[in-house]
Amino acid sequence: MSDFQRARSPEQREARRQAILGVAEELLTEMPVSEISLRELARRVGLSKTNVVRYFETREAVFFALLNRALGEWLDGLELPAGPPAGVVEALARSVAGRPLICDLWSALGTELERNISAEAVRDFKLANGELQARLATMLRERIPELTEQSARELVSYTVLLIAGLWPFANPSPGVAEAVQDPRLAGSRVDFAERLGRALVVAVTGLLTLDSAAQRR
Amino acid sequence: MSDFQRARSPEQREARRQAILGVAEELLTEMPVSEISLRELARRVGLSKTNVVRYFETREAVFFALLNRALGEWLDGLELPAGPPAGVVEALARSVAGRPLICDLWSALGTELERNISAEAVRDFKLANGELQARLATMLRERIPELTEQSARELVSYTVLLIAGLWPFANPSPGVAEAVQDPRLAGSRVDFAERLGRALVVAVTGLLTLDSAAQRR
DNA sequence: CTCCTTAAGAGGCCAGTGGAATCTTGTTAC
DNA sequence: GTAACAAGATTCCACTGGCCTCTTAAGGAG
Repeated sequence: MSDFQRARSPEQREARRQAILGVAEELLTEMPVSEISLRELARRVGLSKTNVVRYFETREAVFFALLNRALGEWLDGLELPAGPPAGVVEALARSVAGRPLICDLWSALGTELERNISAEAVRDFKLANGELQARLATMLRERIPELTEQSARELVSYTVLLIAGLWPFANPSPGVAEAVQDPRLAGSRVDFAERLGRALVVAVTGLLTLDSAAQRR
Repeated sequence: MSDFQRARSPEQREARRQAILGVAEELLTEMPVSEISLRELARRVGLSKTNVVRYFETREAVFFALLNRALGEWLDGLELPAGPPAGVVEALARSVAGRPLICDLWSALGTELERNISAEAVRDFKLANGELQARLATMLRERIPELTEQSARELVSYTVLLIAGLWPFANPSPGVAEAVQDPRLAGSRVDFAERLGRALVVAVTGLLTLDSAAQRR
């Protein structure tokens, strides 16, 4: 643990918060978010449950904070290649697929996380998230100038939706993974990066086609 | 309840199963699947928990069975209009949006339901589900003959993915709904049928564009 | 250096969960 | 009428998130 027993100063409190987020991140590499209990999280941090809740109002709030942190870091390091639109969005898909933490948390957002949390916390998260999505839309328009601003935002929202829909099936629970071994279910086995890339190519193609059709009219 | 106290014959057992599914369906109109506990379900059926588990191996298995039943019924009654591809997929979106049960369960599939269930049950479900998706793909090709078989299947899978990704945000928990009242979050308020329809138009446009480009080559 | 305040920490408790094990008793076949 | 069987209820278990209560480390005042 740390060199202090009790966090009194704001810096020490922030250190505790970051320690909790760090452990949560570690646990997420071992199990899906739904299986991480407050008890286990607290045990690994070396605190009691009560004190984890002191720093984050609920279990869910921990994962919200973690997602925002991870998203920011990802976008900071994201570099999209120049080239045809398909190549750009495929690179985007590969990049986000390399961040399982983001995919896992994003797919759990609507169904698991956005319960049991105060309206204020949701508002803060969504505002920050909206800004991050806007950043991504801007980056996409730099590489795909034909995209209208509206279409770029739409493309970002499809990216999020597709991650949320696709990720759980690409990372099935053990029982499901066993079932999918059945040869008749070969089509259910999913390569996440590839499928996401393909879907985004379809989306960007559709958006560009619709945009240019609207322009001709 | 029924006119018998104990279900002895296969017919009576089937009647119990259907009664359980019926109550589950009723409960789903009142609350999301994540909030329906085995206790409450059993109480409303008029059985003890143990006996619900007798008929469905786990809580999750109830919802699996319900989804398959609802999907079959929906497809039986589904009529897609003739006309341009956009109109066809928009009709599809409106139709499925009119079945909140399907949307709710489909969006819970990967994250909540496909845990805690035997490999056999998953296999059965996925096989039946695959057939239902194939049926839908066939119906789409009848109305959009330009679609290749492969693209029709892809379009169906996008439909499922988009439902799963979009539905939770269109049906937020009370706390989230309150947060989204904030004027800065106006973009987060989602009209499900409309957004799904738009996304499917983008998808089908993209698929058709890519198909015809491949054909020209 | 001592004392006093304060809030970070721990522990126990509570109502809830899914479901296995065990016990009771309708129902039916003989 | 009775015995066997399985449909039902009861009880219990390990677990969850998190609130309430109590202890005590830490730091400032004198």
